[in-house]
Amino acid sequence: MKKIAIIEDDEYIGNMLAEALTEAGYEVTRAYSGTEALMLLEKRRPDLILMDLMLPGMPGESLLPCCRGIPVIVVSAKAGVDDKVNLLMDGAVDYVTKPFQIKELLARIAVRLREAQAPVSALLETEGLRMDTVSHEVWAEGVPIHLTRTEFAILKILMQNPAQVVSKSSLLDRISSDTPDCGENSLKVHISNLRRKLKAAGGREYIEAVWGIGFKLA
Amino acid sequence: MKKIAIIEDDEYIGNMLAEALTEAGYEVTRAYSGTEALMLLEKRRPDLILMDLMLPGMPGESLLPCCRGIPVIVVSAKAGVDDKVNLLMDGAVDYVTKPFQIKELLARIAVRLREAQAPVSALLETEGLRMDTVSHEVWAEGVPIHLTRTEFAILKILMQNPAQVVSKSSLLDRISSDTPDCGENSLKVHISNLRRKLKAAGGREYIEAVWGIGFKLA
DNA sequence: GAAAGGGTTAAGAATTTGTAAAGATTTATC
DNA sequence: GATAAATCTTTACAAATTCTTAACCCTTTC
Repeated sequence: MKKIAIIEDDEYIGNMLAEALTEAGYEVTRAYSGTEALMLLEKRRPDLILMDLMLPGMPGESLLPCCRGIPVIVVSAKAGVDDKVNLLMDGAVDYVTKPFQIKELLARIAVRLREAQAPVSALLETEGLRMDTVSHEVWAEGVPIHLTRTEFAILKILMQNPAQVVSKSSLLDRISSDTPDCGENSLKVHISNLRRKLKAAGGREYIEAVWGIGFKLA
Repeated sequence: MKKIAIIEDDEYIGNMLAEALTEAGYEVTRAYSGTEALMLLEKRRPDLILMDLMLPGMPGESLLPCCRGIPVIVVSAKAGVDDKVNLLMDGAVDYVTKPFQIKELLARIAVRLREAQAPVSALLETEGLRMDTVSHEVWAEGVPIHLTRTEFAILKILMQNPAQVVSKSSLLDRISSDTPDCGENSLKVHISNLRRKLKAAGGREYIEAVWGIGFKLA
C-alpha cells in the first residue's frame, strides 16, 4: 500500500484530503507544520507528498529541497503563474490550485505513483490469443508462437478489431508500411501460414474468412 | 538537445508553441494529424509529446496508447474534470487547458524532462546483466566486461527497455549524440562485438534479434 | 456447371542478419 | 609532435529468414 504524506495546516482541507485518500486505498500520514513535516519525512518515508505552501514555522519552498527523491505535489491557493513556475523549477512535480476537484487530484497522484513501477508493455488479448506489441511476442492458449513481421502485423490488426470483419484491401493497406509489395496473392499465403502456426499452438481455428468481404477473429 | 513533438492541427497555436519551444532550446518536430503523428513517433523518437485532443483523423485518446514510454502532456480546450481524469488515467502525464500561459507549460515540460533524465538509479539490472551508468562499468553474471563507448550506449538503451524491441533506426537515433556517423552497417558490427564480449563473460546469449524489427534483451 | 473467391504447397527471389578483415579515425603515450 | 593503441566505419561475403510468385486444389455463388 502506497504511503502519502499530507503537509497542511488547514484542518478542514487536511481532513477532506485524508478522507479521500484513505478511501482511495492509500495509507495517509499527516503533518501540520514544517518542522513536523521534516520528522515525518525521516521516520516514515512516504511515496508521495501533498504539500500546502503556507505553513506555520516554515514556508513550503524551504521544505522542498528536503524532499529529494520523493515526488511533491503542491496544493496552494496561490494561482499566479510565477508561483507555479518557481515551485515547479524548485523541484515540485505538480501544482494544483485551490479550490480543486478531488477527482483530478487523485488522478494526478495516480500518475506520479504509476511512473515508478509498471514496465511498459502493450498487451492485446482476445479469447485464447495474447500479443505483446512491445516485445513482439505472441501466445495461443499460453503457448508461445514465432511469427514473421508480416504475420505479426496481420494478426495485430485483427486483434485490434476483434469480432469485426477486416477487408483484404484494408489489411493490405495497413501493412503496406511494413511490406509494400504485398498483393492479394501474397496475403493469402501469409494468412495460411499464420493459421497453421496458430493451430499448431492453440489447437483450433482463430481466423475466419467472411466470403467476399475479408477476415475476422473467431 | 531534447526533442519535443507537437501534435496539433491548429496552425496558430502550433506555431506559437513551436516558436516558444525552439527559443527555449528544444528541437521541435510537428504533426498535424493522428496518422502523421504515428509516423513521427516511429521515425524520430521524441523525448516528450505535446498533444492536442481534437485531431483530424484520429482522436488523441486513441493515440495515447501508442506513445508508451514517452511522456505525453495533453493541451486541450476541454476543461472538464472528467476529461482530465480520463486522459491522465489513460497514460497522459499532465493536462494543461487552453488558454494557457506559455511560462507554465515550459515549466511543466521541464519537470517531465528532468524526471526522465535523472535515471531512477545509476544501476541498471536485468537478468544476469548489471550496469553502472555513472562509473561506466558492466558485469555479466558478476564478471566485469570492458565495453567501448558505442557498445556501452547500445547496451544501455537495451537495458533501459528490457524485453522491448528497439528498432535499428531508433537505436541509431538514440546513440547519435555519441557517434553521429554510425550507420546500419556499423551498428551490425557493434552488436556483433557486443555479443561476443557478453558471451565470453556470461556464457550465454543476451541480445536477441527480432527479424525485420530490431533487437531486444532476451 | 462455370466463374470467382478462398486455401495450400513448393521453390526461387529478395531481404535481413552475422562475421571477418582492412582502412580510417580518434585517443593515449612518450 | 610523432608513434602506438584503441576504436569506429566500411567493405565484402556467407548464412539465415522471410516474401512473393505461380501452380493447383477446393468451396461457394449464380
